[in-house]
Amino acid sequence: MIDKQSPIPIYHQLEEYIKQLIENGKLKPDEAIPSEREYSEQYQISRMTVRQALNNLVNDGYLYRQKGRGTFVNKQKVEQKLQGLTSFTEDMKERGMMPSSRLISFEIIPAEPQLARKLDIKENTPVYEIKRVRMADNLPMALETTYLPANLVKGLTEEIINKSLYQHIEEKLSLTIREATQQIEASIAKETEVNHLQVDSGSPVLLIVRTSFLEDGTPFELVKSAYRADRYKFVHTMQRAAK
Amino acid sequence: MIDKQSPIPIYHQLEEYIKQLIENGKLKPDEAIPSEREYSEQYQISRMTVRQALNNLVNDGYLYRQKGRGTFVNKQKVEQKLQGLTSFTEDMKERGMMPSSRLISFEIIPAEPQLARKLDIKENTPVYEIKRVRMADNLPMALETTYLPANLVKGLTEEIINKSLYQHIEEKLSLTIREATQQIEASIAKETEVNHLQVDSGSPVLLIVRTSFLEDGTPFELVKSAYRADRYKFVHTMQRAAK
DNA sequence: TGTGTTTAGATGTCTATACCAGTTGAAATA
DNA sequence: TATTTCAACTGGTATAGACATCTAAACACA
Repeated sequence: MIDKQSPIPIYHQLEEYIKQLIENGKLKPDEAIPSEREYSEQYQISRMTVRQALNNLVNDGYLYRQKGRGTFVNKQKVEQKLQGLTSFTEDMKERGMMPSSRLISFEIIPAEPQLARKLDIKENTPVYEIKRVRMADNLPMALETTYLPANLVKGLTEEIINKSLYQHIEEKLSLTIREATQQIEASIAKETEVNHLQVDSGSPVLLIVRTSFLEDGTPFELVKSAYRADRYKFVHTMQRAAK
Repeated sequence: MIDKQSPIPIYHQLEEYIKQLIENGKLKPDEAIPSEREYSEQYQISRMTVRQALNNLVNDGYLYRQKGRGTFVNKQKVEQKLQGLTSFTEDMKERGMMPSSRLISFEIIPAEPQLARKLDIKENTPVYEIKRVRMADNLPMALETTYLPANLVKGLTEEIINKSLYQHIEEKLSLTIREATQQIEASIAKETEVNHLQVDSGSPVLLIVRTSFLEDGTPFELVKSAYRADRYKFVHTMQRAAK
């Protein structure tokens, strides 16, 4: 279980070991794990090393401590950090619905000043503009416009868009999106939205503007969406850094 | 600077001291701070104690380390990670506005089934219900209702609420909120919202429902807010987990 | 000039020990 | 029987020292 000769730090080995037990369900929520001194004796490692492993797991939200009582397994899972960073497709699948799209327009346009600023490119640099109605279980859910700098994503075709834009980006172009900023606001559906989303005029919509960045911080895409408020709730989980 | 006789742990004193230097701008981004051994010798404390302080600051995002080189000050991003997890007060200050509140009602009520489920308590368990109009620069911004299990937060008074509920919770009751889930949706202002927020009927509002959890995963509070869509944008940054 | 090599100093890992401060349950006491 | 006391746990804080690993600059050599 613990290999002292391994180049992998002992605390990290213990960390992974306990993490596995939790993820396998062998350690259940609110169950106490062995005490620091027990780990220390069982594996013949110092208590401070055990503490280093446990501290990391506490920071990651796997465990919580209670002075005088012990260390316990936490309930929630750590995942879901990318909620909202995923594509519409993944988002809908997650919600158990069948996603689909209807392409409204697809063209290359010169970037307007505001767009150029957000994508950190020069004015009038060519960008792809993709307008789609996004549907879930064949019901209109959102009206979405995506802007991609043409130099970053060459040779985009209607076919690729209809298949899976994200898959193309990640697998074929091997680009990884690392970070995204979202702005969320409420509004009343405008005329195009009323038409494409098939809602009454005066209906509320949730506007989401997302800017994604690559590993090196380059802005990669800007997506503006208008969601039908009666069908869509945006959910996300945040963790506070440990004190 | 460091008082060994103080009941406050040394590592925590050092932590606060360095944090201050960063927030005052006396330590600038990407600047190296003194080495662990320097701190250790200067204040006559052990290196491990220094490391405990620095590790906490690294976890909180104030510092970053480079093996073989040193420990450096991070760019001020810490706030952003808790965006949406912070209180209305902090949120507005962050946006450069002056927050204030007007208490509408404050009472203890028995938890209804739905609320009881969300706070993971039994039906009819007493909970505090606090209704407030939240203002920024003296303009109504949101209508907010907070529910707190009475057994977790004993002895709440109007005075405490008007001063700083969060400060009371964190400092006096020494409870730490570790995680929160938010649901965000768009809607049209209802009558009470129209009245309290001073908007026209038919105006869009952003509804945010937040559930906060303590370190051990216990649900701690439920906050329902209706924000004026014309004044409030919800912004958040997400990072994708490394693959 | 350019390329290895040494070296000082940084963080990273780990040990062994000590005492403090909550928690709990069993033993001693009223 | 009911209560109090206390010992044996728990995690929290702190020390001192050892060796590993990495970085960057100084140095030596071809």
